[in-house]
Amino acid sequence: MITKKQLQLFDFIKEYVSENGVAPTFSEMQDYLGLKSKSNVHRLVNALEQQHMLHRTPKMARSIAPEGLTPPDAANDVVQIPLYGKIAAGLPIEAVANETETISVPASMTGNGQYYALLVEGDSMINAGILNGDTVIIKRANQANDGDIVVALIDGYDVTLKRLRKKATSIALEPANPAYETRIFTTDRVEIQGILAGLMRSY
Amino acid sequence: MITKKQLQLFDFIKEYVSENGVAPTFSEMQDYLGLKSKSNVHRLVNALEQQHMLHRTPKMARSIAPEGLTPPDAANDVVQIPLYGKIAAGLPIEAVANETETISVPASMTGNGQYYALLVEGDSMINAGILNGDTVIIKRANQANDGDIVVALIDGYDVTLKRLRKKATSIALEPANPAYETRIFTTDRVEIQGILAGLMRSY
DNA sequence: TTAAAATGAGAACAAATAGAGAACAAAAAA
DNA sequence: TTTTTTGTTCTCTATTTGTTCTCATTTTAA
Repeated sequence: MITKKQLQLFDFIKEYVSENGVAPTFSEMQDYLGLKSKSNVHRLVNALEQQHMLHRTPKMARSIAPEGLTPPDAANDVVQIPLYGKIAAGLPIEAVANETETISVPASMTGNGQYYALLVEGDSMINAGILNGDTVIIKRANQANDGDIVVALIDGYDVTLKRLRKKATSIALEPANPAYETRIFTTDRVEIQGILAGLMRSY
Repeated sequence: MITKKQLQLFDFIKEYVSENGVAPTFSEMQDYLGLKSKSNVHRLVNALEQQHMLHRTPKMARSIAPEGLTPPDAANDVVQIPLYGKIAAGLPIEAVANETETISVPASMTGNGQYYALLVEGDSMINAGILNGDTVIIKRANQANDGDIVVALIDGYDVTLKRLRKKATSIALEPANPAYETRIFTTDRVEIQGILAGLMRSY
């Protein structure tokens, strides 16, 4: 975390750059801080660099560049998608689709199409590396391929995250946990609501 | 359950952070509460941390970050952290720390301190829901608690992601896969380089 | 009211950060 | 080239900040 001295120096650098177009030298920073030595200026600059508050080229005079408040690529690298809550709620996704809560996910997890997020409840997919409490990123879709992990709505009521196994006239929803059983339904009872596209977990 | 004092301190911290950009020191909190000793400030902060009202880095000055408040130095809800490559490379993290590649992660996965990302190679942690190809978010740390999943450097050479088991005079690194064996080392051979803080996966 | 929990004071200690000074290296200027 | 500026690194010291005790006091809950 940033210290008071670091913040003081950072503010000075930002102001200096916007006034002079170039960054201050180490002795100018030393003077600003009222010091009689440059050694701690060096430490402070290194600390700021490690925290990505600025970057610089070693040994090059006046090479400090304060990081913009919002890195230009960071905003583009992220998308906001709705978070529809837990996946065991027993309601179709549409039923809760008017919720306004959203989360940020890295753009690399998404692509074309519509995405939403769900909180995983339970351990039925544990052997697929999907744990209780994980946030899964789902791509909205009505169809899926055999073997995909999908959000499925059963009988218009029960929502579940399972691996899809297509049979001739039926659909099997296969958990990734030997403690749970594969459930087999006739095709008309199961509606695909999305395909697993990503997963996020916080410890 | 939160107490009156805890809430009073929490509100002060929030206000201080939004005004000054950095968190208050323990003695500043002591002054605010009108105390003549810091000991109870420490207890209050610990209590707030245990209730996930805030988090902080031990022994680091001004490292308190109230939960649900935008960190002053971070963009809205995303942070850029360096991606140091695969975790089976056989080199200490520092050895590749000059790489410039970064990825965006939701700010909710990070907090105070420094974070970096690694790509998981192998299936040794499969029963912890960590699969080959996953991206793990690691908080830089030199110590960890028993049971934490950590990035450990063995003999200054071998980097691995395992669950930490502290023994009296040794350290056990425990995989989450019965096909792998727990390895036990003397304390001086193992250096903790970070604690698992998050995970991201794309399908 | 009594017991438990929370708070306050004080002190000693540990750790991180900061400051001074100096010697040196690298880059830029003369 | 030489000179000057700027940046780097080191040791030592000082200051700030955080941690951990014990014991007393107050508040809260049963």
